[in-house]
Amino acid sequence: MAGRPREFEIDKALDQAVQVFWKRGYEGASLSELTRAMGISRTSLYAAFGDKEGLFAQVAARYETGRADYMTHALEAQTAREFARRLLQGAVDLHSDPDNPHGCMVVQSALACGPDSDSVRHQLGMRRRGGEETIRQRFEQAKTDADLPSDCDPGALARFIKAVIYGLAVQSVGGATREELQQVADMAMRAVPG
Amino acid sequence: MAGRPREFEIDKALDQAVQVFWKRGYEGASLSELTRAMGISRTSLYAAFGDKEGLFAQVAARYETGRADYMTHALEAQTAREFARRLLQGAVDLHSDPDNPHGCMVVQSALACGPDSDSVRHQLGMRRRGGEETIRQRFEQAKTDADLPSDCDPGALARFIKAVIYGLAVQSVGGATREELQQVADMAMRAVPG
DNA sequence: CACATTCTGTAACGACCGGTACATATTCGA
DNA sequence: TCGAATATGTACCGGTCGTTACAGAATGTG
Repeated sequence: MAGRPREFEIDKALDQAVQVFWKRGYEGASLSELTRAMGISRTSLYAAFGDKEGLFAQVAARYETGRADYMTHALEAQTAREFARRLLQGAVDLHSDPDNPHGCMVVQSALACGPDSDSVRHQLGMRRRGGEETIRQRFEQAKTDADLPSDCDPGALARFIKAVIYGLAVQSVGGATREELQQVADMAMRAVPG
Repeated sequence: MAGRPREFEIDKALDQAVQVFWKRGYEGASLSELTRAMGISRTSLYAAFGDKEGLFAQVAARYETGRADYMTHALEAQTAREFARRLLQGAVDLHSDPDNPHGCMVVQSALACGPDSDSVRHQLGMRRRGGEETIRQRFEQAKTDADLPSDCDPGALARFIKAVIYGLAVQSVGGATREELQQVADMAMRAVPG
């Protein structure tokens, strides 16, 4: 049983929603701004995505597998050091692309604001931990391959990389230039063994 | 000409307001939660502090010179490396103190949310640049003192330290333990010459 | 005492928030 | 062709936001 066909494309609408959540964070993105950017009515949004939280879940998934996916390319690196370099460079490139809003959508949404968005923060916390674990495992493997020294703590190194990436996001929001972000990434690489 | 005396202490009220803005960020902190925490009525708040933005300006000043002042102690260090270590350690301690909310009040408020808080973001941007400049000048001096190698870029090093501090704040909000934050700070020190 | 001045509490303002009834339009299967 | 099913547009819900009129209470000065 099929009814009236949808008059917009889900993925195009999600892409527009990504831009809004990226700029505003979860709570800062209002339904009015979202519907305006997506080109659909409130009712269509709720019919297609459930509610604001459901929409954000799909937006977050698209964000991570789309513009903000620097993990895939990094995992193809041969060495741990090159892996780390690609992660940091990916963050620098992400925040330097003039087509993207400043900052990181996940960071913006996880930090702000009220107690309504506890579930969203929790949801993003899961994604964050997953990302850190992927990085840690890559460094763990490098250790068994003797690609990293035996006294190196893969978990600490992974968290350090992530911390720098978060720092890049914050500085990007503050208006840092590409050169400044690049300097931070280069400095961070001095702490990576190899 | 003096009228009816104020029935609360400005500084005590500001301290309570710091806690709320720290937890919620600028936009996430509602007047209702602020007045409840400060123990005063809406009218008294507006009479004493102007409006929400004026209150936040005074709160931000008190935040930087109060709990979040790790700069003063750091500047007393003898070497550039010890200076950097104290900055990072100050951030770790700040985010590990169980009396403080998680994260950094400035970061929380600068990232969120809507277009209403552009002026607050701008105000915080000024403070942030000021802090980075103080760090850079200390490293610059260390360079002339031959305390840092001549090929070291003080601005890049300052921005790197700040980036890591921002990263610590983000990870603190995400629920990182003191040990995890300490590991990040220790890793970052490997990138500091000396 | 009266008066200006300042602070306090009550109660409300318009604007926006996320979310939703409701009727209408458009498709498919029977 | 007729209903079941899905999408759409209008118009609205209760709630919260930051902000403010307004009147009363407490001070100093004359």
